[in-house]
Amino acid sequence: MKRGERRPTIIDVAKLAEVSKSTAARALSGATDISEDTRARVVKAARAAGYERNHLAVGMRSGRSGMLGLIVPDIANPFWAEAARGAQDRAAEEGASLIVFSSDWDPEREARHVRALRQARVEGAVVNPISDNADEFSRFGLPFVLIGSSAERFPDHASVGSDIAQAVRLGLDHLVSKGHPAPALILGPKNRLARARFLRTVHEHSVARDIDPQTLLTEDCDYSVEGGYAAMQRLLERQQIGHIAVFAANDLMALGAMMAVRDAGRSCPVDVSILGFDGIPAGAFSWPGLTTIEKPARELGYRATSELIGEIGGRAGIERTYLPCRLVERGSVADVAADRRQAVGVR
Amino acid sequence: MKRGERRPTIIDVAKLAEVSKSTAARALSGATDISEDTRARVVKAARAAGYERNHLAVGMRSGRSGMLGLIVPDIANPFWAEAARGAQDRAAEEGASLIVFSSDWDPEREARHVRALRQARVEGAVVNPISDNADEFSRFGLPFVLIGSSAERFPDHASVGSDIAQAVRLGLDHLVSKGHPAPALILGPKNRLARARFLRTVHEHSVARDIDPQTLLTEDCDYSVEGGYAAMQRLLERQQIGHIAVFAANDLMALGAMMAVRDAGRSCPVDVSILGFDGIPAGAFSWPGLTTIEKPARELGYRATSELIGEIGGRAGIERTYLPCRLVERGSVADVAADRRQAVGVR
DNA sequence: GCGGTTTCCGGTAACGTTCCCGGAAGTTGC
DNA sequence: GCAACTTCCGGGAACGTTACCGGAAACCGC
Repeated sequence: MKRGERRPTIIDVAKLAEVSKSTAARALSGATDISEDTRARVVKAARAAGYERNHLAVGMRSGRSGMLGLIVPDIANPFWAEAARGAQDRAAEEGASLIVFSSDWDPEREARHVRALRQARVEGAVVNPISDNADEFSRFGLPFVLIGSSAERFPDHASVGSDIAQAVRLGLDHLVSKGHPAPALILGPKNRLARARFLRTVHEHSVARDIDPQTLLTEDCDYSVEGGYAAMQRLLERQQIGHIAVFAANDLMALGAMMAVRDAGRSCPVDVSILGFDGIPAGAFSWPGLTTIEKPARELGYRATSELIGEIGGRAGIERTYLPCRLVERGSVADVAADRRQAVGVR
Repeated sequence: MKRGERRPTIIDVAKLAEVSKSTAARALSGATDISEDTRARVVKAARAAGYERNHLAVGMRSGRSGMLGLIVPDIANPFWAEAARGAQDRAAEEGASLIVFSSDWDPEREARHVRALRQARVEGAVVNPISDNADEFSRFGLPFVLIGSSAERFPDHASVGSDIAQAVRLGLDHLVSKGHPAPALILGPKNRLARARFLRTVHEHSVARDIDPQTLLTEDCDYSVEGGYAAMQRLLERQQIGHIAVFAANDLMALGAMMAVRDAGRSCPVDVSILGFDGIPAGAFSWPGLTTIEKPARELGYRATSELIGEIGGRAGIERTYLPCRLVERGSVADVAADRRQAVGVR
């Protein structure tokens, strides 16, 4: 078919097959009320005409557009790209198309994208919400599923996130097993909910092991490499002797911390152990490789979309899912316990 | 608006504003043929009713769906995620929605996605084509722009790629200026077009500097970290003395090579200099940081979408754009020239 | 005050599809 | 051989919007 030529409609197909358009529609949509040879004739005619069903018209008539929406902070961010991939895979299974937007952590852009999705008549959306007020979303008027760590702000909606509590426990257990019972913490910004949950879980875990949470060193920063770098500098300042173990709340800060250690003339993992959180690909290429807790980003996107499809299909009741994370050992955490065992002659 | 409630149409707005639906449509679509106070009344009514234009209906009637398509090999790949972001930004400027698909380097999946885009009645698409035969695309029936390095296969279509020749020159000039006039090359698979162009440009540049291209060591591999690792092992085997300079055809292979050097007990950049090609984020976190040629991924997506929008708008004539790349110096290339200058007492 | 122009608005027909309804055959049961 | 039922198909309406056309005012110049 050339550019600009009129695309064949179901009426063209009907004429070619010498049936009415109702019959043609029945044949093409897999309905039952039709004889086998008529269907074959229509299908053949459709192929001959190069017919392709117009989804806009289908959407208008049936109210089902066959499109889903996805709003993430930044599609160029590896974590969200991976989540988008999961969402895409699930949508493709359903034969749906996915419209993707990046909000850039800007509530105003987010609102624009929500409006665009509504106007495009998507059947639902997976969203990592930026806006603090649920207003824009409660007025969403169509099913949506939250993805990521902001589910608390919208208590009456389905959500899929990673199990932060389990992840923190996993990390602390690993640190303890390597001989670091009381790691320093590099945390995210004070106003983020994820920070509070992270800190709370660390505290709970410490108490369970008879460690006073108040003795843990903490540094706040802003989830960036530069932030982690500065935080680590401050930590090195505060504790100048002995091995330091650090649990960073994301991988970028962990990598920044690693650079700070190196620039200070110290060594990771000899002088400083670093444990990250996220599982971004870059962690595999640092030296030493970054030991980290990996969030199942793709699975997150996949499951959130599954949940969304279920809701669109009319399944009642909202579900809150928290997926488990995985420890990836690479080399940035020293086994001080082993050294100690060797030193005292234990085995 | 609650879930399940009927969405207000332009007719509801018209009733509320006590005008005909034609008038309401005129008021809302910014046409001229309407008085100012009528328009104001309609706009107010629309806001009161919570009206949002149904893009499906608009698309049906006007033939313009307001949607664009994007097909990349893998949205989870950082390079393509970045390109997707550029495309998204340009689309958003136009008020268009972007449907994103991943082809997974699979022609059959690609064909399915193309069909889905056609059925969704996108107005055009940006595609990094996998399929070798132009068939599926020549039958595309709507404007599309190629993105990436496969433009040669479709000589009569608009395309936006990076300027490989300029990039290779940039890299070689850098290596030469640091005292590496004849680097070893780690290349991609033999059947890829990009490989041939890369090699050809290196040869031209060498000849221009009186170097016999045949003397350059080359290793083939498959664009992966593991491939780069193995290729570097072979290079270390082949040349056991002196400083080795390596120009890898992508960053993943370069990072693999760096790991091989370390595992062999040698040092980058002391014993081996490595120059990458792509500019992926992970290169910033390796140790040493990877010096590389950065492709303008986001700009690629942005420009390709611009070109597409132009074509949709009816601009005649196809354009082939090659964007320049940028050298990012980090620390994986040693300045042997400086050492030599010092050694002979020059300054 | 009258023809001509401008301004503004309403009615109607499309766009391509699906759904509902009714009717024409063919089939079955007795 | 007739009623009841099944199978299959066509006609028409509807989804929400915009484009086109025609007409009613209002305005202008003389």
